Amino acid sequence: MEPLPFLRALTPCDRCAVRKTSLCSRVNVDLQRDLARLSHHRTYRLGETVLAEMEATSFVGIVVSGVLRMQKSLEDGRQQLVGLLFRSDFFGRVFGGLSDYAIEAASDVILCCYERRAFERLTERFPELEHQLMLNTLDELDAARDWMLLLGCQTMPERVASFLLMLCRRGEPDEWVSGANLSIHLPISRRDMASYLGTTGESISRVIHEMSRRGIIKIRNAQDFEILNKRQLVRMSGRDDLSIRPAIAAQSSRSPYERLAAANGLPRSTGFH
Amino acid sequence: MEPLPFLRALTPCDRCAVRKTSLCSRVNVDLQRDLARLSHHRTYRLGETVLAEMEATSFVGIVVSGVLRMQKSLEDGRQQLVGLLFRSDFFGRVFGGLSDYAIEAASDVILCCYERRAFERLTERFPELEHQLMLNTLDELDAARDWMLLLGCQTMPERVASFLLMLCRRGEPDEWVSGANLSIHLPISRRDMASYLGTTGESISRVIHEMSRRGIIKIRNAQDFEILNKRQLVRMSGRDDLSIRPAIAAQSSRSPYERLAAANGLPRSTGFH
DNA sequence: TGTCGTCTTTGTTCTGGATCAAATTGAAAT
DNA sequence: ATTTCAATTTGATCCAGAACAAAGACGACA
Repeated sequence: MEPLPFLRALTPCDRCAVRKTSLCSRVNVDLQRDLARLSHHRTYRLGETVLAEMEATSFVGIVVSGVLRMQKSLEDGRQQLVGLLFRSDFFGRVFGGLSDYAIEAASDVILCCYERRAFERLTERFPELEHQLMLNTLDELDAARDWMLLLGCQTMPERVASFLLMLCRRGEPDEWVSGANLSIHLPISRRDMASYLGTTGESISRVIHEMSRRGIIKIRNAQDFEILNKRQLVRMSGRDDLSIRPAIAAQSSRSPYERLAAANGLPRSTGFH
Repeated sequence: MEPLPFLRALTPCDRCAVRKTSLCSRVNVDLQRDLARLSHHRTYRLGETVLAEMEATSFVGIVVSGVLRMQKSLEDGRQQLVGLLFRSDFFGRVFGGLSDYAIEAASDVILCCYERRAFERLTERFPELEHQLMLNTLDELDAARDWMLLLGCQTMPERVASFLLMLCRRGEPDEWVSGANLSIHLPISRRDMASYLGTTGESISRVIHEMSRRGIIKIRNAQDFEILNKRQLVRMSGRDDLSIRPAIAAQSSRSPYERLAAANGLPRSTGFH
């Protein structure tokens, strides 16, 4: 039950763009007020570092607009993008301090931030805040493992298709119509996309143009596409339709091992077919 | 075996093999008693499925002995191992029910289990239990992202070296002496190891024998090795020594981007050098 | 409008590992 | 011990995609 407006001070949060979907709105009003009091906005330009690798995390928060990338690097310069954060996503390593990946602005971004220690103290007073964080962390863990499957055993066409479908689900919702044709806006550079998919910009370019040649997508420009044949894109991704996860999945009667046995002697595949 | 009636106050947990290191012992005594009351043991043979992919998670728990593997599979039979669970590790998907990976016994295992819903109700009554789960989940998330780096941009020799070092840290502690020579027991098959590293059994075999040829390890038999030159193994892994994470890392003065620039024009590498 | 610098595309070559194949080891069952 | 069957090793070939190279495309700025 929402209290009448004149009974409490209006916080900036009441008009926040990500109010309806972010973690901070899924807790009770008292806690929301405390969070509002603690919050402050920060803005970063494309490419700026929000939190460096192995730096003590001084603040955490929510993405209000733009895209953050989480990335790890090896001494010799190789990099791996380990996650993208879109509007209303929570960022920052709580409980433990040291983040073992860098958080950088993949576009111009606005962030709603909380001083980390203060935020953690709040979770102690309000278990429901920690619970929301927990649900969030579990989702991220599922997503990370899903990406391990992609990096560990999928081909480039499968990876690119999966990535495009992921953008459909997670990208700016006002950017796509839910009709037959879906528009996709790439919020990141080819280099970032390549790093996320464990490949190179050149390979991505080739796959995307091959998709276009086959009429699966239409290339408007280097970062805007239109999905012409979603069914085929899903098929190319080598997954069940990622956007449709039934609440209760049908139980498969065959174990993974039996399925593996059934797949013995599969012909080689180019990924396109 | 059933405890004698007059010993009921003493829980089986008091003599549990993983008592000192597992999540359930890091909470207060009241909660420990409730947990003990809820717990029951289950045993599985090598290869048996504990929880199938996309099956509703009916129970969660702790590994008492043996190794569990978490793995995902694609329709055509390709598989990716997304994690290994050793003694005292927590397993099972809480809050959400559907696990999107299978949990299988990678060896004979003994598990200490809690009915999932009952366990979740306990976290509502005891926030500190949820907090311990949270810390655990965050660690797993860090580990998953670390593995994404490995799968996304490391060579086979690097992956195998990283894996062996990981076993040093997480494998059975009584299996290795902390002297100059370290013994490693592979608790899983080549197939599992290959799946974890995103490669094939053949490639693993070649890398391991090349390591042996170079005097980095000694092969006692197919699943028992001895590390003869840990420094070189660490170097081969392409990482900082994974087993020594300083509480506060030295802050790197160079950003990943600068380092990338510095690494331009690197010569190709076989991984061995 | 041109010029610079960056990002992307397209073309070519090369190689790390996958795949295919066969031999070897090893453990369980008879 | 001997047969079976599976797991591992070793050998030979092949190819998806990396690396290298060079040519557009595009935006920023004067």
